[in-house]
Amino acid sequence: MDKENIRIVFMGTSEISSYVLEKLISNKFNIVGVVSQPDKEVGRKKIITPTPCKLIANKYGIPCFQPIRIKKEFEFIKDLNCDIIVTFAYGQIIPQELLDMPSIGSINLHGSILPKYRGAAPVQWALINGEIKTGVTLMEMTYKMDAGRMYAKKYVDISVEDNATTLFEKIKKCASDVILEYLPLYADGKLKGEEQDEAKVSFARMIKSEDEKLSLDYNSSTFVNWIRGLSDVPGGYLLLDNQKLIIYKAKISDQNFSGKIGEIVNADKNSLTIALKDGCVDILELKLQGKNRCDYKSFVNGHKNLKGKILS
RNA sequence: CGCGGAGUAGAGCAGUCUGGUAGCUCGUCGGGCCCAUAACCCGGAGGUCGGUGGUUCAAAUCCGCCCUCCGCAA
Repeated sequence: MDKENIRIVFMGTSEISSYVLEKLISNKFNIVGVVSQPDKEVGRKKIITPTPCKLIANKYGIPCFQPIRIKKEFEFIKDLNCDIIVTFAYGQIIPQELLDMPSIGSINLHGSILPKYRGAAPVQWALINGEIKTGVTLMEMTYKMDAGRMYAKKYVDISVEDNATTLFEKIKKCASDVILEYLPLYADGKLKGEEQDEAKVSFARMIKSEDEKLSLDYNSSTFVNWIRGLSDVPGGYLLLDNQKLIIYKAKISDQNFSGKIGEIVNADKNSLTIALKDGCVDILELKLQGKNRCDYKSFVNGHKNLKGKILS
């Protein structure tokens, strides 16, 4: 089947979904409709901000639907007479009746190599758990989250320099490669797929606001991995003199100062180092509540008497 | 008008309460020392103190309004 003749509905919300959406459009796939989360109030000023996917839909004149509850509000998709629904980071559970609507089927791009890391935050959890590779899985959508047959997988390497921002960049490029390559094959029924091994399933739950408070009980590598998984947004933090100190970038220290857990054991032009139970961590980029993000040298420069303070 | 913090040299900060010549550290530039250096020493450049109106002999500082950034709440 020529891809121009396949009627596709794309469901997505975030920036990474919008990247994939635009790739599909520029590669001549026939997107007949976009479904995205409702526009939300953003920031202190509560400015109503359109989702990135909506912006792409508008740019290309594709109708965009933003139901508050897709579970109850999806009849409009019938009128689109679509053949395939493609979802990527949409953000709502899609009812079975809607999944069954397209003539060919409904598929999802997921930011991990399934069956590992089913759920809302696979990219973050891969970093937090210190994985050295992850990837994208193209799969059948079922009502049970991320549990359907797997049609294609593509791996990406995770470097020690990666954080959530950079890994999302890799994942979105990988996801667009996967969908551009496999969508035509799927449409022609050439992908037989593979069941997920339920014994190997793991979950990547949503990151909660409590998770942003870094724990001093972590060992140094876990501590650094949490920072990688939380950066650049929302960022993990500790408290310094009861003020939020967001840490964007850190690494396991080469040096081994002795000190109490959470103590700033060095603060000079060479490093800003805190002690943990199994070693030390150098803080590289940070932001104090009310201030701007800066590197550790600038921070140390303007804040005297840091050494010996205890972070909590 | 949701609550709070902040805006001073390229960067991070002090000075504001108590008005009186613009300050610290880092960076940068020049010089010196050294086998050498991101180390050390000497010197220089760089700021209409977020904007605007007011009070005053005099405003970074006190008062009014506005803009921007950040944390919280949503």
